[in-house]
Amino acid sequence: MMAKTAKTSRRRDGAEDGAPGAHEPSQTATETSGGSREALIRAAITRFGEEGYAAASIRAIAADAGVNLSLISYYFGGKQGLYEACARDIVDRLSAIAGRAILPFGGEAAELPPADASLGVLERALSAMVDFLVREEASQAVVRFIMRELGNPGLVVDILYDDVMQPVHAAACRLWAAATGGDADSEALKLTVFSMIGQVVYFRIARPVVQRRLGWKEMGVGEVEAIKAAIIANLRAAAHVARLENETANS
Amino acid sequence: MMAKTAKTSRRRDGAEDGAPGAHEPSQTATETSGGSREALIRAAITRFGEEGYAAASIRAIAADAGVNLSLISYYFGGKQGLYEACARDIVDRLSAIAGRAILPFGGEAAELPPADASLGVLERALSAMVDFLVREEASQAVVRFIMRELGNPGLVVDILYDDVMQPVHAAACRLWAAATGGDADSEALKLTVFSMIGQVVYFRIARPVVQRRLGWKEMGVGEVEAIKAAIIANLRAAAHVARLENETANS
DNA sequence: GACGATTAATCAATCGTTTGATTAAAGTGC
DNA sequence: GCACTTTAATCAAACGATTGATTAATCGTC
Repeated sequence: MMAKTAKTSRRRDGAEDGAPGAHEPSQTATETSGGSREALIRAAITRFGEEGYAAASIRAIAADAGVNLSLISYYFGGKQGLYEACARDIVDRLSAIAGRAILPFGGEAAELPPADASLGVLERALSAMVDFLVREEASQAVVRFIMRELGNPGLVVDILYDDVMQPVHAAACRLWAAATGGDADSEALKLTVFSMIGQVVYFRIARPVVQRRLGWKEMGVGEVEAIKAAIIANLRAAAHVARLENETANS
Repeated sequence: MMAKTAKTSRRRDGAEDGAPGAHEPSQTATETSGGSREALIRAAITRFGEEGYAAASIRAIAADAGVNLSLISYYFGGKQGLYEACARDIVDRLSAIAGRAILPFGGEAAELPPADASLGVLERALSAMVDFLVREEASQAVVRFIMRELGNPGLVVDILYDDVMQPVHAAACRLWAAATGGDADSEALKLTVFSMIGQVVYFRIARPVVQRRLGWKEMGVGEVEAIKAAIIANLRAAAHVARLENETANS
């Protein structure tokens, strides 16, 4: 999917690039209209996330949104444009979440907290990630949307990386360095931080497997807390060992 | 996808269930034929894995396999049947790999090695997982095939769980328990083992992100070794802490 | 009445499936 | 051993359904 863009490139108006041929109605206030644009994006994220790009039909999306089929071409120039609008919407929302979750504490300009407090910030960040990824049912479509994109590297992954993943991971590395006395730019430290994030992501992907293995009929508060406990225990163990190693190395 | 089976169920021969309407030619030796069946499955795993069920067209699969379109209906009863045959093939292969990789050491009937040796077995198993998932290019389609299935729980996930995931995870839990002195059936231990596996899986999923963040142009031997080192360090740290906790608790 | 928003109707292309014919090999009766 | 039937394997062609896209007309509002 997303292989070729504008296969025939026949447009009725000489629109410039960006959103080719898409009528962008009153970019300031979409209050006037019935919100068809937003309804389409919301329905499309769900459909694209659950079924994938090819399997999701624009007829089903339009039906879910309660609008006419042609409005997809009208607002987004076609299925491809709608998909890209969904990606932009997701990136914006995730970027906003990250901007107020971890960047204030470990961001580029942020003043790093003392060692023990840094570990606390990381623990709370991981905990919030588990809540969002594993618990919240609404995140499922978004997560699967992103997961699929990661498999097809392209413009969406580029933006997602630059606006969300890179800043968040860099902030987590700085916090980890502050907590363990390591070098935030070292390869080993970056990989360790990736490992910690990876544990959380895995519990979303393999959720059905985990539930079956643990005999969990649902993923309620208690179950999510158990997952958090396991992940945070690993975080503390790894940080503890890393701190010991850095102390002996610096003496 | 995979919603309804045999929507109309009109068949020319009164075939029983299982592979509905599919002619299973001489189950003993397919040597006689040109191997069209196997070629189709091989091509289909790649297409289904890379593009997903809906996006992969049976015309493209048949072209890749170098056989006629109709042979899909002939051998598998249709696209759905071909997909299920792919799933069965993947499960069989993975089951065979697991059967000789970890089950001999931590399986139900296996005699568990002593504590320190158990940790070594786990380390080698994780290392092998990284080699297969992260390094080997051929595993990409298989991994994505499974990942997609996990999102659509169904018969395939059931078989995959019973034949591969459950036995492997249970064996890893027994080895972990032997290494740390914990209870192999406890909820916390199971989650910890899942976390360790999750790290490996994540490095496959987020591979493009990891490569970009680390500035890696390729995923060669050196890069994979760095990933292994990070994961095994986490394994040892978690095991070390767990062992300490179990020792103090049993005194 | 001008214009943005929305609609029904229609288009060509592609989808998975089915059909009928063809080939080659394996039986089968005499 | 030869003529005939049967069966498995393969193919090209076509079918109906669905897809994304487009057109022209209609609605609603300022």
